[in-house]
Amino acid sequence: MDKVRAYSHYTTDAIVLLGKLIKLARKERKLTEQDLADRVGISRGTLKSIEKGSPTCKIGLFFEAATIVGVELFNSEKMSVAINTVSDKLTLLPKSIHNPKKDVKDDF
Amino acid sequence: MDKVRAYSHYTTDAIVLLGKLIKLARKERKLTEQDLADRVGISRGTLKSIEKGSPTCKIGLFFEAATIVGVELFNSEKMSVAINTVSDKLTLLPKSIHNPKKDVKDDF
DNA sequence: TAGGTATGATCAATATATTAACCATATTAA
DNA sequence: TTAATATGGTTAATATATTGATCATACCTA
Repeated sequence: MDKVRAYSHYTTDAIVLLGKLIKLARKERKLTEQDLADRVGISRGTLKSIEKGSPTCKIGLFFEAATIVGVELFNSEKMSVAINTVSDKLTLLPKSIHNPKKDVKDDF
Repeated sequence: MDKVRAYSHYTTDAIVLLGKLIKLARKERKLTEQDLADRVGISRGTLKSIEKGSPTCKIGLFFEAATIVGVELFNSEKMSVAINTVSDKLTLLPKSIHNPKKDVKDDF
């Protein structure tokens, strides 16, 4: 009953890259898999999935592992400003989106 | 029963920012929550968790939603090169890390 | 305005990620 | 070399994310 999910090539590559960056940074810091897993607070098996680039792992665990070994996805100094900027932009947009009807049935 | 997990401030902010970027891009493209959820192949509830910045969602779903609305975390053109570069660096490092001491240097 | 939608929220049922415990092999340091 | 340890791979049991359904409210647009 495995639900087969299709990920885009970009998504797959991005996660694989992130996993490899984590693995590389871990080794450069001379941490074993168990060392890093302990610091993140996860099992070694989950860390292996992360470093392998599994798309089914929780994003929080991915990012936490990355953070601990020093891999940054966003500029840490600009982040809180960015959050506010995006929040401001959101308030300027309509709260709900109303699309014109798309699926028009054939006449019968 | 609930395992309380501690996420760093950076991790929390990074995921919240990513969620907001997705929400903003979705609205700019005039897609409803249901529209985007359908395209990603997930429920509306899960998409709401993503846009809210929940660290417990699968990273694959996060990235796929981001990709569909045009939010890029890595430069898509440089990504395959980056994967190879990192892979090459990994082969140059020791395959396993042996820690002589428990005191590991973390300078970050 | 009014009518049709989008959003926000909750909940039980289900799907599945995560864990811990193994084992085998490979690798490093002494 | 040899001993100690890291890595790679399984497995069943458990924890929890995801779903779909439902309801209420807010919102856009004709």
